[in-house]
Amino acid sequence: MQMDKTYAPENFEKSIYEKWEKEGLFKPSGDTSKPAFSIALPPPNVTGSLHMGHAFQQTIMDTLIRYHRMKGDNTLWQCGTDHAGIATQMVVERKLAKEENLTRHDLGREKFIERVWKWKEESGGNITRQMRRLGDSVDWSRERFTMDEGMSRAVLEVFVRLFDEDLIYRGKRLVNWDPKLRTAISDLEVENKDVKGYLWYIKYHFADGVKTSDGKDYLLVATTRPETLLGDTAIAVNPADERFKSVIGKYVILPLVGRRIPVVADMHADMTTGTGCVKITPAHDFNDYAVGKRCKLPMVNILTEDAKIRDEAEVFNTNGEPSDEVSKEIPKAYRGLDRFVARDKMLEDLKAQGLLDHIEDHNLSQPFGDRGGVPIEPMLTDQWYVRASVLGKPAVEAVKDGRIKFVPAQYANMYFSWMNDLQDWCISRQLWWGHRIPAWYDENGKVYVARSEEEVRSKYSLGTEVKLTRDPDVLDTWFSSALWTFSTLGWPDKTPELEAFHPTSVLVTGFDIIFFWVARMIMMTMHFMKDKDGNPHVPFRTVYVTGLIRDEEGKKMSKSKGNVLDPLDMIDGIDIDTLVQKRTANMMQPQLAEKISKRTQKQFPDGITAHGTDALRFTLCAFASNGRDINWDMKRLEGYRNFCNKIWNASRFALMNVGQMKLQKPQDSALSLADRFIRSKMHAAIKNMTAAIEAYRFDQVANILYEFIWNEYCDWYLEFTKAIFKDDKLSDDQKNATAYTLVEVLETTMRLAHPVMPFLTETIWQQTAVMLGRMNQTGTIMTAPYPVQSDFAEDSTAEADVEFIKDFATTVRNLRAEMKVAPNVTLNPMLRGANGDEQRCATEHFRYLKDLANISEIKFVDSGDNLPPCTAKPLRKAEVLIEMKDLVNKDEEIKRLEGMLAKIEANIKSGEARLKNDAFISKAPQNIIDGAKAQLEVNRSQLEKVKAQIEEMKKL
RNA sequence: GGAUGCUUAGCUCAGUUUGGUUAGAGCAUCUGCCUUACAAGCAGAGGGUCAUAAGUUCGAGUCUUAUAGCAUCCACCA
Repeated sequence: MQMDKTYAPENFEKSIYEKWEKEGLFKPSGDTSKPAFSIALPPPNVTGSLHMGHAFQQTIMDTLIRYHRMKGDNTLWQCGTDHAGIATQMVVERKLAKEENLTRHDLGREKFIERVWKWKEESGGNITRQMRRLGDSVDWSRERFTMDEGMSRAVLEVFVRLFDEDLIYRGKRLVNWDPKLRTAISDLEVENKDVKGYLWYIKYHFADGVKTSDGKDYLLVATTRPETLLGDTAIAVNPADERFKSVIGKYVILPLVGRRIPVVADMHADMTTGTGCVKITPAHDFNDYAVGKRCKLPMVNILTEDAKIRDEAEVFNTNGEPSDEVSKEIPKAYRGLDRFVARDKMLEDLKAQGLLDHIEDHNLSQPFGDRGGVPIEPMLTDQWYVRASVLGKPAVEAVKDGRIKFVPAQYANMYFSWMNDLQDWCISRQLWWGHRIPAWYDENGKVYVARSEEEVRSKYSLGTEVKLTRDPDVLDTWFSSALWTFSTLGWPDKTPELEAFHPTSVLVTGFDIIFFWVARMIMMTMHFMKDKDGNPHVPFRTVYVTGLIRDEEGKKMSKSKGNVLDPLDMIDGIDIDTLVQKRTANMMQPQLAEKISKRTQKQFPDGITAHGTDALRFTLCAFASNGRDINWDMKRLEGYRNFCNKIWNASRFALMNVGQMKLQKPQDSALSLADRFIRSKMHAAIKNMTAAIEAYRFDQVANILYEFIWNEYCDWYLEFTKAIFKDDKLSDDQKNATAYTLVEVLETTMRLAHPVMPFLTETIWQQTAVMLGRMNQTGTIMTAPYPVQSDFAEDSTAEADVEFIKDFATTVRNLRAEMKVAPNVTLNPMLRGANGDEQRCATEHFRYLKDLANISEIKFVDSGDNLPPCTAKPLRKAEVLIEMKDLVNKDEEIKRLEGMLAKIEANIKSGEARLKNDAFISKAPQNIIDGAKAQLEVNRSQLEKVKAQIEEMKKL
């Protein structure tokens, strides 16, 4: 068996994955007598590519999946991609504009959708390629896409049923309108940004010669959005405001327009803010809309879909029906102007007419569309809504009573705070790419909802003479993703997969989509999925919430910052030129390219070297603590790549030493101290590992593996075995016992680590399993049993003995380093004042100490013995001495000892103080008191020794 | 305005639920080693008033309160 000298993951990772996939190992076992474990992958955008956040979450999912698969559970990882309505449509539109100088309208709806499908086919493989490279053991045979036939059927079914149950309705309401994308968006897609703006104070003169109580013939109104003045239908004052009581019910003249609008009383007007008078524009402001409803005001829409001033306003009564209550006329000067151009023009005109009283600076937070990036506009439009408040109640209950658990738990609060004030969910989008709404209108505008036009006609008894037109809108992307856990398993059909795998076990996702996705999934699933007793199914029992992965400086990774790291580049490496090119290609703001290029060159002068999938996955696990954001650190990745190399070389050692031997399962009696020690540590590692995975503490998972493999197995156990293998006095049985343990612990460790590091462990396991006769039928670690702690005996005696050996070796090494004795000089240390057990241990296990400390013998001496000049270091209550001869600088030695003395004295002082304290003695638990006493005793005995040593030095 | 989280070594972070001797890890730094598994390594070393203040307690990194700074979410903004 030949292994390369250095860990080279690129040599085996890809081929191993291909083999796994080809052999169908990612599919569920189908054994329904075993517990089921399932995860639905949050579907990434089909045309996108994976970023670090995906890699992070998928590593955690794959770790859980592989763990449960090895445990024998019937395990399914359901994967798929999302059509990502707006995002995908935008990408294709941009491409179209750039390459062919066309808009989607030039192509028409059908042709455009064809183009999107084509783009999906071209780029859709990107994500799945990346997932394969990450080692994700998803069941590819069940891969789904939110717009494929099955998913679309589920969407249709859900929409129609909700409509029939009056949980979906259509209505004219004020929505967040994105003028760039020309579609409605939901509240969640609005991002508020702080911007510097102004408050413009505008005079609205009274009609009919009215005056305020203090004699003014106008009301002064402050506004941040003067252009909406064209749609004003009232001025509101607070009913309790003495300043304006007398003018309530009177009229003012709308500046620039000349329309009469009433002064109304409404609580919305805050006496202490602004001038106390608020202009009311029900069609363009959410608060004003509410005021309009209360005061029965008409609504005047002045904007087009792309936020230009209309040629003629749309006027509705307070119920949203078309109306002639007020004039539709818009002053000629502003017609067709962009909203912000119109603003400037109007301010100019107001100023010219003396109606602009004054201007103040004002910081406001302005709503922007999260995709389009332009300020959104509240607009009065017809949209479809889900009655989220109704669906939300059981969804809140499920988290409250623990049917769904959030990890970390504090995210449940975030969930509650949003759910408790749930607004109806606007689900219609004026896009082309998505699930088209299954609603048809007759010529009178009456709406019919069914699964198809055919079904509409039969359901509502409409003859062929009735002309039906389908609603042009599509559904919010999140509508279909909300059905993900059950629609992917075949709903609305009753499939065996639904039966076996729903509810899913755990959802792993970022906190940023708790509202977008998690909450809506809970609502939809609980409404549609019921068990045989009619109790709602939750979509998943646990939500594991991850933090964001940020760059080294804690900044969010984004294309425009040019700090994005592609997980695949860390796996396979990338040269600097390609990296720069990648970071600066297709920029929305090309002017940033140069800066990004410079920064990238500085940060990665030689590009990024390959680290392999396992190292990346291990790093991601090590970072996964407590759902906090993570600042990415290349050094960590390097460190864990080195760890992979360490494992690699440990197995090389094992193979080189026992490769030729025929291994037999040893009798317990043949096990050496070293064997018993590492087996006991193995026991603990398995125990802790299992607990950590079950608790979703992947950072602990990583640390347990690291600590066990590097600090116990490699640093100590491997060194012990060297002594055993070369000891001629030991029998073949004894050597076999060590060889067997060496390989068995390695083999077990590979299984233990496999969920995190699938490739490296597979490679090494293949070899070790054969040696132990443990190769399973499928010939892969993937289906080997996960280790159980009972396979390895706990042995506290062995651990204690090894602890002493470690301490002894460390003490000698310490002395050696401090005295500057070269490592290749063999020493003859003395052990003074050791108790019987320590003497036994040192004698019995001298073979280990000999090599570890490079010594030829240990002489036991007593404090009364007359010794040559020595240097010494305390070891527990005893001390290790080394004859000084010519190897020491006396003054330095005294200095070292005095330093030690000071430390010990301080410890004694604080220990004594504690034990003198009556309160401590009477109140602290006995074991703490005993511990303190024992420690004090050790310190005192060490103090004596060090003092004596100093005296001795001084005599020289 | 409401809420949450964070502040521990030069850097990145564990440890706080359940208080207990001298607070840990990786990286970085320093010293010595190419010792036949591994220089992507080995053996050692230095480095922390646990953000600040007060309190509870025999005892506080850990519990309470206040303050400061950072971050995030929600709401509002005439």
